Amino acid sequence: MNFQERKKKILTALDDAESLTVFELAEILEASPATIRRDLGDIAEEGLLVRTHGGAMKMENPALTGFSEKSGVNSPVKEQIAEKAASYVQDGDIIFLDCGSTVFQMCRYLKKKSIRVITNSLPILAELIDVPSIQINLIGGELNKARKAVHGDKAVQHINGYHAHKAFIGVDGLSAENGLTAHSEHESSITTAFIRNAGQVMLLCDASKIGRDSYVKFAELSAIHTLITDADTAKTAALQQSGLNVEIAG
Amino acid sequence: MNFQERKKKILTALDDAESLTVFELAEILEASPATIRRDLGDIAEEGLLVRTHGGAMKMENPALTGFSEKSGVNSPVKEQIAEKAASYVQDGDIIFLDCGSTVFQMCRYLKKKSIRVITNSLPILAELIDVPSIQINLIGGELNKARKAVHGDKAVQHINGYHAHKAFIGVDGLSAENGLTAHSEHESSITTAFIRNAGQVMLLCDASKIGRDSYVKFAELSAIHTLITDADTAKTAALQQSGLNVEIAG
DNA sequence: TTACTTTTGATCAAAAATAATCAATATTGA
DNA sequence: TCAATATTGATTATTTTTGATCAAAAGTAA
Repeated sequence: MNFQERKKKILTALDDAESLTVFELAEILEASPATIRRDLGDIAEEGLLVRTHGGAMKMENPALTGFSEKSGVNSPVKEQIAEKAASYVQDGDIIFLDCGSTVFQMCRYLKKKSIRVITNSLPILAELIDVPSIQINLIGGELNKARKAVHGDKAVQHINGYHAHKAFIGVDGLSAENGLTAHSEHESSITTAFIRNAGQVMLLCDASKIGRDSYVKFAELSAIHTLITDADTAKTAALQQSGLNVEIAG
Repeated sequence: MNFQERKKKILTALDDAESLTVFELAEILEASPATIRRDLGDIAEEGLLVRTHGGAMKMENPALTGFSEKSGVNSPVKEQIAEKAASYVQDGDIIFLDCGSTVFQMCRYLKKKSIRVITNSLPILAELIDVPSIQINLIGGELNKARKAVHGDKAVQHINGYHAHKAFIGVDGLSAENGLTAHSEHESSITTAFIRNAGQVMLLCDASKIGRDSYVKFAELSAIHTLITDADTAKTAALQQSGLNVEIAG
C-alpha cells in the first residue's frame, strides 16, 4: 500500500472515530508504527488532521484548509518551486501572496520567519493564522467560493492601499511573445494589483505553463523580477533572452 | 488519553457545569490532579477558560476558537436572541454581521435565506462559505488573530465603501445614560462603521449587558433601530423611555 | 491578627512516544 | 537489464508526558 492509499484510509478512519492511536492505525492499515508516524506527520503538515502524542485527532474545520484536498496530490515540483521562492523571504519582509496552489505551498517554508503577509487567499490565511511570528492582512472584497479567495474591484482598490517588499504570484501562461496570461479577468486584475504595489515580483511557474498562452494578457515580462521554475534552460532560453532573471528550483 | 483529548473533554464538561474542581475533573478524565492542573494552566493561557483556586470556570466570551466555532459555548439565551434577529432578515437583503458570539449564532438561522452577507468575522465566513444561497463579502484589513476578525483603519474605510439594508451588531455594555460601550477601540470603530452604513441597525444584547457600561463610548441609543434581548421589561424600561424599540426574544 | 487547611508549582524518576539512523526491499528511469 | 532513488520496518537515542512528593503560597476559621 502506498502513501496516498494510506492517507485516504487514515482520513476515512479518523472521520468515523474521533481520534485514533498510532497502534490502532498500524493495525488497520497493516503497516508498522514507524510508517504510521511518518504518514501522520506528513498529513498533519498538510493540515488535514491534528497530531497528538500517541496518535491523531480529526480536524474540526477542514473547510478552509482544503487546498491540498482540492488539488489532489501536491507535486514535488511545486514544493521545490515553493521552497526556493520562500528562500527569498527575509525576516521583516512584508509580502503579497497570490492565490494559487504553488504559492500556497510556500506556507510550509514561511512558518519559521517573522514577516507580514498580505493575501486574498483563504487557504493561506487558514494555514498561517496560528503562526505567532507572522502577521496577516486580509484583502477584502467579494468572496469567490470556488477559489476560496477574495476578488473584485474593492479588492483591487484595497491592494492599492498597500505596498509590499515582495510579491509572489502565479500565472496560467507565460511566453516571451505574450508575457503573462490568465484565463480569467478576475484573477488577473488581482495579480496585476500585486505587481503594481510590490518592490520585487517573483513569479512561481512550473514547466508546463512556460511557452503556453492563456487568453487574458495582463502583464509584460518586464514586470517580473525573477521567475522561479523547474523548467530546464532549453525552455527558459527565450525568456532569459528577453531579459528575465530565471531561477531553477530543485 | 492525551492532552488534546483531555482539553476537548474539559471544555465540554465546563460547558455543562458552570465550574468544576480539579478533583472532579481528575475523576471525569481518569487522570491525576497534577495532570489536570497542568492542563488547566495551558488551556487558561489560551484564554478558553478561567483558572480558579481549586478548579476552573467557564469563560463567558471565549476567543473564537478555530475558524468554525463548533458547539462549545452557545447558551440557549444567545440562541433565542439570534433566532429572533435572523427573523428580521428577508431574501434579497444585504446585511452586515459584526463579530461576536451572539451574532455568530445567527448563522444557523440564516442558512435557508438568499442574502448577501458582509462581515469581518472569520468564524461567520467559515460557517457560511458552503451555503450556496448566501454570497459573502469579506471586510479586509489587519487580522486580529485572537478575535478571528479583521479590524483597523483599512477595514473601516472598506466598510464605508458598502451600504447594507441591515446591520446586526453586538456590544459590551448598554445603558440609557451612556448608550453603547465597548472594551476596545478597535472593535468599536468597526461597529461604528457598520452602524453608519446600514439602513437599519439591530443590536443583539443579552440581559447581562444591559445597564452595564464598558469604557469606550461609541454610539448613542438613537443610532439603534431595534434592540433584541432576553431581558425583561423592568430592565429595558429606561431604554424604551429613551425611545428605543425593544424586542424580547424567547 | 494567628493557626490551620488546601492548593499550587517545582522537581524528579518512570514510562511512553517519538525522531533519527540504518539495512533491506521495492520502485523508477535510463 | 542495471543503477539510482524511494520506501519501509527494526533498532536505538532522545524527547515528552505523567504521577508522586514536598515546600511555599493562598485561602479559611478562630
